[in-house]
Amino acid sequence: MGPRDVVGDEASMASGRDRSSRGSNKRERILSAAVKVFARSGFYNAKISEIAREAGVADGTIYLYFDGKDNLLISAFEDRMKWLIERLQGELSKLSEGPLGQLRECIRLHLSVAVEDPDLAEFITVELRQSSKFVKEYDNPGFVEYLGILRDIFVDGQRQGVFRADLDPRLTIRMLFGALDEVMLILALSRQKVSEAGIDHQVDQVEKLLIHGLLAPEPQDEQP
Amino acid sequence: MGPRDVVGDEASMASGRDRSSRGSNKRERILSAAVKVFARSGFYNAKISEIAREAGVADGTIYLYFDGKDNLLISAFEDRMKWLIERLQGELSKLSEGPLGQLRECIRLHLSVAVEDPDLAEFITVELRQSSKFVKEYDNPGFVEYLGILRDIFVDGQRQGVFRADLDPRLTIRMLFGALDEVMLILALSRQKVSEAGIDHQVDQVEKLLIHGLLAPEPQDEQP
DNA sequence: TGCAAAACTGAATTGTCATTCATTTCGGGC
DNA sequence: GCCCGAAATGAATGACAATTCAGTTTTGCA
Repeated sequence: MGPRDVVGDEASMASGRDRSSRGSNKRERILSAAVKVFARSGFYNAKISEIAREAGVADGTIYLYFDGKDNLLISAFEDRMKWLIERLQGELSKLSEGPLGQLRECIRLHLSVAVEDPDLAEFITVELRQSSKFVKEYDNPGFVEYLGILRDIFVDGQRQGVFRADLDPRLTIRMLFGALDEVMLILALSRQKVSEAGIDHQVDQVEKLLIHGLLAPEPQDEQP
Repeated sequence: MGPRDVVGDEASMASGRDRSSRGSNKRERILSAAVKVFARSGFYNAKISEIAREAGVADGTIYLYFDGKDNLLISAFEDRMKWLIERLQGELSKLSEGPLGQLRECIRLHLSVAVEDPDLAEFITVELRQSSKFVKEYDNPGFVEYLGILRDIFVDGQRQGVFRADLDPRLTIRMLFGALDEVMLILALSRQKVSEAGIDHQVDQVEKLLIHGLLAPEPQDEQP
């Protein structure tokens, strides 16, 4: 085990603040630092030396684990998306409800990231749009997979007649994601301690809008 | 020739200095070039010299009109938002319909930007998220005003009982914007010639989702 | 304990632009 | 035609930060 040996066995030194660098959890330490610094400064203003300091390693060490700044960004993004996807799938699997309940769970999980880990939320939200790195030249498998999960739930719901059949799944999912992403950004930026109650409110609002729509429920007859 | 119609053939005058453009439209030429280049490369990868070439001026000239690269970005953004807001208000003013119709118009206009001027759409969408420049340190008056217009329409609709009263205007508008923004990005990036028919479809889909929600209409009685 | 290899370090190197400013060109008043 | 201030130019400057690598420390092993 060592630098560049790919695939670390994280989890060993869980959360202990071990001063010695021996734990060989360096890769993960660097990734964490990168998420934090990229979130704070944005990709282009983030300095490798700052990430190094945050991770408690020398500048050069980062290059033993990653190919360069670009590669570090992509690695961090993919790593975190992988974690998010696994968590989402875990939650979904212990859910007996239909598509509607699953969609609700997606909304809840997505937003809860903003509260549990604002750095991560901000990182995902902001870096995803850095066109040159993400939207254009780079495929973004993690992001595509995440959208795929949402898409499958929606299509499933359409088959079961729960969701409107006249909505294009691709477009619908992007709108859904766009709305979620925006709310997540707001939550993450206003780093007030949003309690669980607080987030319940946001989840509720998102559900109301996306599932039931903007229109007021008709009460039989019209009102002026 | 309005700002919107720029068809720069100035690229061809590399050696022969054409001063016939004395008309002092340099400022606008630079802004157009900036939008184009920022959209193509993103703020940090855009080179001043590239913007200068695109505008048909020397590098130094840009500094006669703008305070620096940052200021150029902000000027371009504000200028275009101003244009967008004026156009939106113009369209809304010649509309006799209520809040629902107004909201529809907002959706239509927002998305049509992606078709009419993909550079502008991409510029707005991508640069808006460049955290350090926009989301954090800079107030972004144009963007705030744009959201304000949407908000007013929504609140108005709530008062009239057209829109759900249990939705928080601020959050709702952000979700609406997030969804629109995402669709605009998709349209702008896939620069296929999306005909007017094409965009009608997208507008229709956005309306269906945001106004009526995801749920399939109850079998009993409901109208489209 | 001693030794070779692996891991790590951080100062020096290097390339990249944003910005400046000495020089040139312009336009119009005489 | 000639002159002057304003406008424009673009090569030179300088700052900055990613990356490298020669030297140092640690590790694993006999």
